[in-house]
Amino acid sequence: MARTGRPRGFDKDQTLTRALELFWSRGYGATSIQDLVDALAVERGSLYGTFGDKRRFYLDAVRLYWEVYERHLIAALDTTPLLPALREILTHPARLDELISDMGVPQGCLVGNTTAELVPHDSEATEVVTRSYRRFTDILTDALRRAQAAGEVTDTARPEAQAQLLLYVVQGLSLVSRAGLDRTAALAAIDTAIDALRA
Amino acid sequence: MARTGRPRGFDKDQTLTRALELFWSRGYGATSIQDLVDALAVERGSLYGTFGDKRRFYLDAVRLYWEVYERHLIAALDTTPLLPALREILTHPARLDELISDMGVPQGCLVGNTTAELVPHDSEATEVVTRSYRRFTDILTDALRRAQAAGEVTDTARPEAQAQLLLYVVQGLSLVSRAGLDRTAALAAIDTAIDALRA
DNA sequence: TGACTTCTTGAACGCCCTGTCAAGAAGTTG
DNA sequence: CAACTTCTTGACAGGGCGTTCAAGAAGTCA
Repeated sequence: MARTGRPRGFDKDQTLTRALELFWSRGYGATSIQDLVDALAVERGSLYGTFGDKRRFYLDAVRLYWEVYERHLIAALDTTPLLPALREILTHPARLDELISDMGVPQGCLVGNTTAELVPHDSEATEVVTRSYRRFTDILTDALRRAQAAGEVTDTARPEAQAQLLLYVVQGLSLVSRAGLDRTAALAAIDTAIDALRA
Repeated sequence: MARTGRPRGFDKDQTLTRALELFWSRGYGATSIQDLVDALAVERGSLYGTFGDKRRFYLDAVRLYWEVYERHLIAALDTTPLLPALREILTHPARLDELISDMGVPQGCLVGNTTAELVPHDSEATEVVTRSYRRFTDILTDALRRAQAAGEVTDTARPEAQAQLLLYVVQGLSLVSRAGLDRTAALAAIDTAIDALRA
């Protein structure tokens, strides 16, 4: 059953990606529909017809953000040894180079930003955020468990606890980075965290 | 020169504190002046006359939040040994029991929330946030340096790096807590962080 | 070609938001 | 008591917001 009717005049995925960039840099509340219309070169009606209302649009962008991030996370962790990969993950908070080209100032993590702005009073946002955090710790727990078994990572703590701590570090780093990044201090802190994991 | 004219019909500090609670739970954008009027039982004109516009009101609340937090931080760290105090600080993110009575769900750290919502596009907010982070790391660096000298904390990393990492952990924990706190997992992560500091 | 479906356009709607202001109330000072 | 100052009240203005909608444009299908 082929689709009939006038075809869409813009690329849906690409538009969502650009909206994501805008939401990422300005946040949900500070990004108006008019801002999106101007930046995306798509009229209001088309945006509403394609993406629904603003909240749904935003949450779709967050979900896309997390999907891309998770893909990179899994790919990065699928290496041995683990610690250099972990350092890479911590060093580039929310690195989405493929998706977001030519990003300037660090914007933090969109999931973390959503947590601060929409959680807990928006239940759907809370669900998206909670699931993302859970996925992060699950993925890291697996990787840390393997690395502990291989003798690379210390087993003085359970991998679950190490993963949870790494979630805090990544989110804290992403957040604080928004206020201006002192790269030297940040790198020293990251290396301290990584060294603490070494067996 | 005594003040003349009709005296204010409400307590300024107390009103700012209650506004702080509201801003803390709902964020800047989602808290309207009308919300404040309803919750504070102070009319719009009086709020504007006393606190200036909404942004100034909010930033004053953030400054108050930080002042109270910093006082508690310094008091908590002025003990030996340091690590139990650090655990206390991490365990109760943004503990302001004196100021905020009967708080329910964790709201995160107001400075962190401000970072996500107003930084970097609001320069005054950026300044407040940056100064707060700087104060935090300075205070912790001093404490860690003393504890290293006393042989309590490991000197395998510089105290500046340890302090920066603790800032990330506190902010990450505060943020993630907004989305629902698993106390067991959080405590395990905190203990992992504290153990890593032990000499 | 003509019927049908979908997308585009941009004007318009209604709401709520921040911020203002004039009139009255409640104090202090001489 | 009279003059003065400050605070309170609540209506009001102006703007921007999210959202809708009718008319037209651009395709597909028979």
